[in-house]
Amino acid sequence: MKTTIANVHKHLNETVTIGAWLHNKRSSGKISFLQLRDGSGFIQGVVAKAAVSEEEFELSKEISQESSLYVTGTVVEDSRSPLGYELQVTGLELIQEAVDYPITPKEHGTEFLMDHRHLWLRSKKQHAIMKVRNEIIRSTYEFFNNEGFVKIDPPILTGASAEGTTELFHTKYFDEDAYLSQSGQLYMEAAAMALGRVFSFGPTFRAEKSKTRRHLIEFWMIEPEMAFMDHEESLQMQEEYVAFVVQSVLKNCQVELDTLERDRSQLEKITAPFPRITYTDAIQLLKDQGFDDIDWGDDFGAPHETAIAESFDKPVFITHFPLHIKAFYMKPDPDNPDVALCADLIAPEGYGEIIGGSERIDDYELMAQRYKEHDLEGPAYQWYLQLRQYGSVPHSGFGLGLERTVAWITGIEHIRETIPFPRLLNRLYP
RNA sequence: UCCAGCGUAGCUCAGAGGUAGAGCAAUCGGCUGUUAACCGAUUGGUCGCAGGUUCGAAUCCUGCCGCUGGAGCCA
Repeated sequence: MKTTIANVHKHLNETVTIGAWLHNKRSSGKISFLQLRDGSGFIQGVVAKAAVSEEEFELSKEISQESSLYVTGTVVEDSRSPLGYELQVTGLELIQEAVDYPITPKEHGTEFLMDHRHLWLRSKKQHAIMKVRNEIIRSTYEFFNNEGFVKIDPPILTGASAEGTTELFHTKYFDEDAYLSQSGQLYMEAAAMALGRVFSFGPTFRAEKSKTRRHLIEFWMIEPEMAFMDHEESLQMQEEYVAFVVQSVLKNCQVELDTLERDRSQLEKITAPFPRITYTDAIQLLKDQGFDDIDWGDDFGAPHETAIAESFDKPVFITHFPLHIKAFYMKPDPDNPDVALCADLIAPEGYGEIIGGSERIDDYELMAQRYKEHDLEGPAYQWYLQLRQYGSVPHSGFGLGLERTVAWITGIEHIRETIPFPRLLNRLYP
């Protein structure tokens, strides 16, 4: 019967057929070892000359990397296999012979692999990263569903920017100007006033000329927005959410974490609550560590963020940033109007900011004043101002960058491997 | 945009004024427990592009193009 590699454990000592690609092979005169993959996992097929026809044994020795085939064999336990099982092959049927597959089992450079991203995804490490990414997405939906959130999809084509701080991709919308969304947040605030607790999951676009291991031009964000929630309650939701995702990956992606050689003890520590430090204390911490290139009122650079993160072994919230370096919609702290009720969550091990969030301004007069200060007047934002006019309530929200989170949890060096087809400063192919 | 480094075989790299090299891949052969298998043989080149210096340039110089790492910007 036909099955998948992920399900062979249900067919111990039975004969099964698997549709697969040849990942690699080793052969000697009378026995061949086929490393097979079918998308669900990897398994070794052992072809003994005596167990198959002469034609099939010849095929097992000659078959090329990434050729597709149907493999029939008996599932047996084997302690030498990472999966715990291997296939004693009794039949081989070639579907298509792959000629000169470019990605060999040896080393390759970054540019070459990126040019062959459509094929690179087949390799073991990339396969593992995509499985972890999927588990992060799956557990995100599980967490927010459990907390009574409704998934809401904000538009990708917008008439104006949410924050005005970043470079947008411009396009034509018939006779009007339009921009690709850099954040769904303003729309999510409208949705929260309709449905209470909402979250979005979708792509965002930033035309920044950033060229670092932490930046993508197109990246995916998870943006929850919660009515009747203040800043402190939002922080609790954030730490519980992130801890839930990490623990879900630990539980459901053990083979993948092993493939990625991820140090699990680093992830096992990730439980709520997370440490918090105010912006003002973080500046002092940096000065105590010898940084003399930053003063109160400056935003953090990458080395600053990393230094703060390394002072903790869990993700750390940096709270209460100066109002003027943050977005116009953030609510000032009633106890100190120079700072905002906001927080960035910095991942450990130098992976940088993974969440930015705040309580939002709910007072109509103050929001109207911010509009003037930030020169945001005009029809594009009228609807957003109206949210403060008709039953305004305290509310908070945050945005989590999926790819940075995947990079942190998988422990990989560069964000370009966390998304199937990365859009980078100089890359739109494949 | 700025700083630094790199462009040589399909891939990863060595060669630093004097005959273009290795490992892997590919092709042929050998091997019954391999784990990036191993062993033997064969094939494979516009040395990124353009100009210059020199008897002679992959090698030195200039410009351009491309890539990588970092900074800034940003999440």
